[in-house]
Amino acid sequence: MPELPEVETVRRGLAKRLTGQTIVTVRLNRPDLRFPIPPDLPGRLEGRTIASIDRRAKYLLVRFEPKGADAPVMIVHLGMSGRILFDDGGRPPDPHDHLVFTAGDGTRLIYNDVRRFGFVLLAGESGLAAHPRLAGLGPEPLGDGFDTAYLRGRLAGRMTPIKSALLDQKLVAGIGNIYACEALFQAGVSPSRLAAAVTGKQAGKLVEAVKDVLSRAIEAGGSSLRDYVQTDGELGYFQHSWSVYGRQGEPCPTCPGGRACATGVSRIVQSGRSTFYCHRQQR
DNA sequence: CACACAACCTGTCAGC
DNA sequence: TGCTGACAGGTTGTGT
Repeated sequence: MPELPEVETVRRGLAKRLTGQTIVTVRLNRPDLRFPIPPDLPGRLEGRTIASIDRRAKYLLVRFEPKGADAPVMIVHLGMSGRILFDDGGRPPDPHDHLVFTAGDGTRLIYNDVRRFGFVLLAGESGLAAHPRLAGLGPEPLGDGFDTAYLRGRLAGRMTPIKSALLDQKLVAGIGNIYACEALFQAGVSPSRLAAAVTGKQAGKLVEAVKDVLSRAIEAGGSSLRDYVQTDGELGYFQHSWSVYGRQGEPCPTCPGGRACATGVSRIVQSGRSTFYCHRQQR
């Protein structure tokens, strides 16, 4: 599920219910995720009270009381298939429930990840910015640091397709495959255009489209693939707003007459990942 | 340094 | 029904 809008949706659900809660017990069922869960994680978090739950790019950052330079920060990444779920009792055992927290009010919080591309790590507050997973991340796409001048500067000289550049987390952090496709469509920019060949006008449209698509997706509670549900059990519904992603062969939503493109939405593979676009409206 | 691609792991679906 | 191959929201490591 997880690009920036999905992670932000999860963050909001967690923050609402867990801020101020104390972690009573932590059960580590399976540590071998993308990176191993630190064996001392339960011991370091049990008895701690959650101060805040924040987000950086696609990472969740769970902070604890008392705040300070040596306070622990739990870094959570959901990979491709990670979920965070509340269990108020009655959840049947699942082999993919890798980490289970029990809060002071009895709430159980479960980190579930079928493919185990995600990970859960611990850092210290003072070393967070330099942490290997976070250092080098580009600006937040919804922040002021991501503007036309910045994007133009970073695209200059790059001989990779603009689609691949948007997925580069060092350039801008949080865009994934779905929202890269959607933003390029909304901006009218071909995913195959070389980054260096993106005009200033197009860069401006791209910045605007990225911010707009991500903002609308967050408002919709993210996109739900398969049976994915948010922490509160609700389904995100932005997948119904996709213009091109997953719509190979369907008519473009905004081509005049619906079927103006003979082929409809096209699918190509770039850097090993599917790209969906309209060859008529994206140049 | 920049770029393309394989690898990581499990599940699902289409086609035969 | 069972098998095979393609594909899936991401990131990292390797090779050119």
